[in-house]
Amino acid sequence: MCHANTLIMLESSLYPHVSVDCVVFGFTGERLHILLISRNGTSEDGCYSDMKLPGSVIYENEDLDDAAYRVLHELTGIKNIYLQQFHSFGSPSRTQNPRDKVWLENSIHMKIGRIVTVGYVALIKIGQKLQAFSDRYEAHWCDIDDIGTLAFDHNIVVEKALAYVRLKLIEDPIGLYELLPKRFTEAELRNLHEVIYGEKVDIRNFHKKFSSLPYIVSLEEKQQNVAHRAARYYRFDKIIYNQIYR
Amino acid sequence: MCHANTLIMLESSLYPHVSVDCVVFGFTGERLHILLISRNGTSEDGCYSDMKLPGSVIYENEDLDDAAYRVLHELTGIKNIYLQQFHSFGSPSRTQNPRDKVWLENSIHMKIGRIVTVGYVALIKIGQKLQAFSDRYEAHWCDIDDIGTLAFDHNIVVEKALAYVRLKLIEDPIGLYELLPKRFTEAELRNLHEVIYGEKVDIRNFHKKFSSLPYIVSLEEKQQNVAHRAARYYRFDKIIYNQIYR
DNA sequence: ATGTCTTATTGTAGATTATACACCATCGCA
DNA sequence: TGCGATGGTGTATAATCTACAATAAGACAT
Repeated sequence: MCHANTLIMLESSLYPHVSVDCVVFGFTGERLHILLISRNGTSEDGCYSDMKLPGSVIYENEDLDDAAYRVLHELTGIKNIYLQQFHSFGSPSRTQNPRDKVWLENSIHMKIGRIVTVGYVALIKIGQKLQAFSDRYEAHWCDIDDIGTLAFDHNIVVEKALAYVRLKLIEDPIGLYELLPKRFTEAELRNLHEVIYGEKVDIRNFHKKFSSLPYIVSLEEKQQNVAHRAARYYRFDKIIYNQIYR
Repeated sequence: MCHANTLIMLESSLYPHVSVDCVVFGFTGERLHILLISRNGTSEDGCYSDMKLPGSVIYENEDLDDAAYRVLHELTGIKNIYLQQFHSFGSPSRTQNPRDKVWLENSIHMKIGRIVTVGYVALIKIGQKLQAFSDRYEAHWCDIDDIGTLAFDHNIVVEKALAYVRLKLIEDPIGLYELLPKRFTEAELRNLHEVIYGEKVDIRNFHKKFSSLPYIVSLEEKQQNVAHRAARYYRFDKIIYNQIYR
């Protein structure tokens, strides 16, 4: 076999690998959450446990978008959501942390020099059952303000995703409604605006705009068992929305 | 050597290659232009000559941004501009056109299965001397409405770049001023708006906003040798702009 | 010199949208 | 029954957007 293995090693570190990473945002009605995979391993400094974005290398004959949907499904069980590509990350140093290098070699079974990753973002109603496919890949919803230091450059990826969402919602606010459950209160939507844009909005001015939107329809139901006046529920009407804006 | 070459071939088509492509927009005062490289080659159906975006595969240890600057400089001589990443393209079919496959093998000297490319966009004052580095890589400014069918999926890349520019200019119009020469008339800026957004703007309403911008300063000079009343020149004052918006 | 052609330059009125701001209602619970 | 917490609502002012047309300046042809 004459060094065939050595050759393969050389090759696989010479050419960049391409991966996709998914930043999936969810919303509880109060706080913004993000879907992370817990990662356990050992490195020079002993055992560790930390978090990473759901992501993986793409297949040989797979489109980037397809890879993102596949990976998200494989790692979390999530299907039927819109993923949007927002940025690619290719710094040679992004896979140079020793902990990350060891983890990559163990999980991809290959020596890897660098990985260019393509970032995808989704807004999703929180609370879908998350399917855990193995003990190593366990998906969790984490409060965005409490994610600590993630694997690779994933903190940067998350920041960039948030910036993209803010910009993108200017041209089409429909993404916001993906972040809410079927029925929601006005305050929940107001909270969502505040966590995404990072600033308080005026309650009465918000109400004025909210109540003028024809595609927000009011339901009969109200909150129950709350220690204050119960708020009315609303729903987002996609049909009316599409009639107006598509 | 026992099939070592075969192995290399397998490897290089197994792992995706990563390239960058640059969409560089320029503006004459009337029409939007884009920087393209002419490509000559032969394929099954004889000689051909067509155009492609300036782009190339990245080096082993090169950041994506660095690669974009390097490639643009190598192919066109352009330096010192802002390039912004806007989207990545990775469809397996994007490198399957026979003409493109042959061209790739000749220019990269390697059999390549697929290339994931990262798109960069820049707005640049037109008219900088373009440096031609070889007979095969000759850079030209082409009218955006007259670029025909480009190599690979580059027509799609250009479309996406334009959409990105439109969106991006909402949050920061400074990019627009990169597209204009040092001194420009109000009509030139108005034309630029019209070609970028693809619709007529009201002359007087535009003037009202234009003349209220503190960072647009009027010069004494006027147009010369025009067959009508000469228009006044203005310039963009970066210092005033930064004082207000940074 | 005069007229014609082409583009430059400028304002106003009305509609729409954004902002600032405070009080009463309702419900659970002690 | 009263307190604590959140829900729900209007008005006045400022700022911005929209629609719209007549005169000015220079080049050129006669």
